[in-house]
Amino acid sequence: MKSAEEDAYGYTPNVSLSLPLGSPCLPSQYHSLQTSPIISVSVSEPHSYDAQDDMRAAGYFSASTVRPNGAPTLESPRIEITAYGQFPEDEVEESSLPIAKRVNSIVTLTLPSADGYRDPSCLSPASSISSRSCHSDASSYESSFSYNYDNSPQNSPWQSPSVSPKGSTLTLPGDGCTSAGSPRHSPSTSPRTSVTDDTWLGQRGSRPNSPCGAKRKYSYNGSGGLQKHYPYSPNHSPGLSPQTSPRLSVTEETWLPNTNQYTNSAILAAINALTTDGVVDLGEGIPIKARKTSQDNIPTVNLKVEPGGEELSPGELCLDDHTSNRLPLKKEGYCSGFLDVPQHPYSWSKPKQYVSPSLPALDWQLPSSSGPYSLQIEVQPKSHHRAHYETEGSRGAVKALAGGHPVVQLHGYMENEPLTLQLFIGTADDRLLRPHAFYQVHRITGKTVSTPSHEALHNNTKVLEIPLLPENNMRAIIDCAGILKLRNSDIELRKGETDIGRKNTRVRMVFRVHINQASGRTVSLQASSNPIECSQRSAQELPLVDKQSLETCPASGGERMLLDGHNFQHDSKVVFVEKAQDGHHLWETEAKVDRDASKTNSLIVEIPPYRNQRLSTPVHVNFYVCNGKRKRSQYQRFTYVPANVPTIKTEPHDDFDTPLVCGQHTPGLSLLPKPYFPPQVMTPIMTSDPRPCVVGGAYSISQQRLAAKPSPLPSSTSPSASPKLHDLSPSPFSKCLPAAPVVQPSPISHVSIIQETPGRFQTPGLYPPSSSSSSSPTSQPSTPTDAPFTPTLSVTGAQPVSGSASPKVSESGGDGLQEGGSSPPALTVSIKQEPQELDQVYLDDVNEIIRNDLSSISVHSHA
DNA sequence: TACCTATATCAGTATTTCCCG
DNA sequence: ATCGGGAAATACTGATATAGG
Repeated sequence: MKSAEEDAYGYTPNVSLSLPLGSPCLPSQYHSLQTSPIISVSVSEPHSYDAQDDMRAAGYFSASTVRPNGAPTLESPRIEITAYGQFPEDEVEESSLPIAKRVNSIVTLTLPSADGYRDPSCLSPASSISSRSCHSDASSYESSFSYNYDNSPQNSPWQSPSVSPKGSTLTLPGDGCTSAGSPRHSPSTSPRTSVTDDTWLGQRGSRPNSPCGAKRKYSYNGSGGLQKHYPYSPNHSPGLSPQTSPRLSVTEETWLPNTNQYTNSAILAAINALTTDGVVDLGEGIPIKARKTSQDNIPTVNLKVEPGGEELSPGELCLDDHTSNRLPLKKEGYCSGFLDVPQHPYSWSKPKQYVSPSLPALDWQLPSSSGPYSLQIEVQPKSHHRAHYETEGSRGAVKALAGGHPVVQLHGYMENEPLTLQLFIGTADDRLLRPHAFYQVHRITGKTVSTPSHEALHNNTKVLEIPLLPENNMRAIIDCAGILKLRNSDIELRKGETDIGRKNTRVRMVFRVHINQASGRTVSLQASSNPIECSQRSAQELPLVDKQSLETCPASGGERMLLDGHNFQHDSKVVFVEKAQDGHHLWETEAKVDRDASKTNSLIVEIPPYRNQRLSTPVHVNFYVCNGKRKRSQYQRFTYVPANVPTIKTEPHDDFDTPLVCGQHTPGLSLLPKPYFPPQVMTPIMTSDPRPCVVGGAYSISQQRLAAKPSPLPSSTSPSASPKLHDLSPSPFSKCLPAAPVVQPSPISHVSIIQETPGRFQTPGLYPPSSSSSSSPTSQPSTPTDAPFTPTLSVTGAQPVSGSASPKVSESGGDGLQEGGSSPPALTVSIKQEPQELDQVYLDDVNEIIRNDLSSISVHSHA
């Protein structure tokens, strides 16, 4: 094994190995082999392997890389598996593989360009069609490699109309999963996890009978596996050029083979899996039980061709026809869940869109306004909308509170060119807004729908595209968007997925528009709705706070705060709590509620006095509305300030909350947002690295911000400094948008730092989820920040990769936190210290990248 | 016997699927 | 057929009990 690894790492072209009986590594047709097949694995390694990676990382994929027919390019590394054995014909399920090929016994696992391998969908054999194809990690960390399609949702050459869903039938991610994933299973030690299973998993549509296994145990990326795979970290790739992707900070996500970044290392890991025993079963992310049971059912989703041409991200083109052909036809459904776009009843003449080849990834934080433009949600959606499962019928479109539907309007746009409004379902937790892993937008059609829409896949996140027409005053009624719930098990089983679905039931509707300007730049705006509770139960029982009229109050308390929300009851209680770093309650008190003035959707609360009346610095606490045992609202944040401090939000101390509190962009809100910041969740925010964004000098602003940042600990009792959480920060990719020479002054000019909360990026093996993020099963459920999404930076399209500041830039204050957090941090940009678990080589690489990044920060604009 | 760890059990919840109007 | 509401079935969590070293 070892030698195999080494060989692989050294790009040894060929690896031969024997597989035990019933090798799980082969497609279904091999599933029942009774004799030990010999699998010859040959890796065709492109010469410029690293260069390729670099290019990918930099988002420089060119159209030339695209294989219109989905066929792999010659550059694609390949794994050829030659099995010597019989193929029980009855096992060859509906394989469309040409007979010749089956007889050949040669399985050519064409490793797609890194994108294909990175494509999460290729990594989530356990995912249902929708789940995987719905992979919402359309994030920068992911896109650090898969930048291109990430950012070019509509104009990317990847998404040529020629690449229709139908056309991609043979090149679905699911297929990719199959082929790519197959080798990951140790043939010798995981007899039960046959490739067939994996294959099927990727195609199945029904839940695993019992996804328990590793589920929620966060063992998918088990430490064992981690260590084992470190050697394959891309970071070790000599050719990895830091400059090519400033955002390509090396994080677990980046270099763990279990993650979405299928680079050469992933390929090697796959080979390794073939040659290694089950200890490092790369398929470990999939509970055996789940794998076994996943064969059942199949999604009934069919691929349909969207008139306008469906868009597929490169990741979805990850497989060659051969591979897909070998797979059972049913796998089609694997991704079809997202390709299932009914014939559009409307004539979808897609408005001429931004021409930028690089649009911001879906997890990038964008402002709602820039210059004259302002994207506003005129009518907010209801705070509750029961999402439907794939197994259910649609539950209709998201409604507005007062009836009707949400309305979005772009202000300040005077051109005659129609634009496209994008809509996707984003998260509503405390972390940066990003596509929600467990929910997808669902296109509603029917006679009740007046707004035409068009579904597209952007890096596996469903995006609804709605025309914004000048004749409609650039206003759109969103009556065509429902919300689809994906099974937690499907999503959680995905490689690289660190979020959990349990109690993670809040979402936001995220709207985006990209405005091309004469200068060639593209202005991207984003507005996100108030949080929407999508579960059934919660919607009916749990109190929900939408807004709070006060965010701060002197320690003496006594002020009255108006809470707007839902499910308030006559006996609802409002409890203020303060927790210590370890989560212990330091203080808890019930606030007085003005019962008479309270209604089911509003509560008048008298702020209770803080336990310590002599505050010297603001203290962040939380409060929640409680309707009884287990019926609590999410934590809301509240800050007690020294008596002489005005009860307004003070910038410096709120730095920790920057990601979501830095601005109020939801029009029409008279009340302050009500961010949820349970202690456990606040911490990662506070301790995560602020990533300066290079947007019109944002970096310098960031610096200033850093410099201005006071002690991260508002008070010694702040619940936010959790050493345990701090080491989560090796992650972040800078999700900044590319720099542009000219950036329209954003209303939130001060918001330039993107603070990434690491939970999503963390590696369970390294950072126990229990202490890491809101995703933690032990942490407050999802703890969404209800604050309407606050764009964090102004965007002007450009080459996304180039300008980002180093994601690894950290303020030493973070470390200070880690060490106790009481002393004011040295406000300098420093190389973040990584956990000891990381090997030195890795750290060296990271540091090198950081240095390069810092020195190469510049402003870019695309032609 | 005290302590620690692993495992089993159970009540309470959350999720997912089904049914029905 | 689509929407929505309700609820049963199932899965999961966390606390506690028990057994074994």
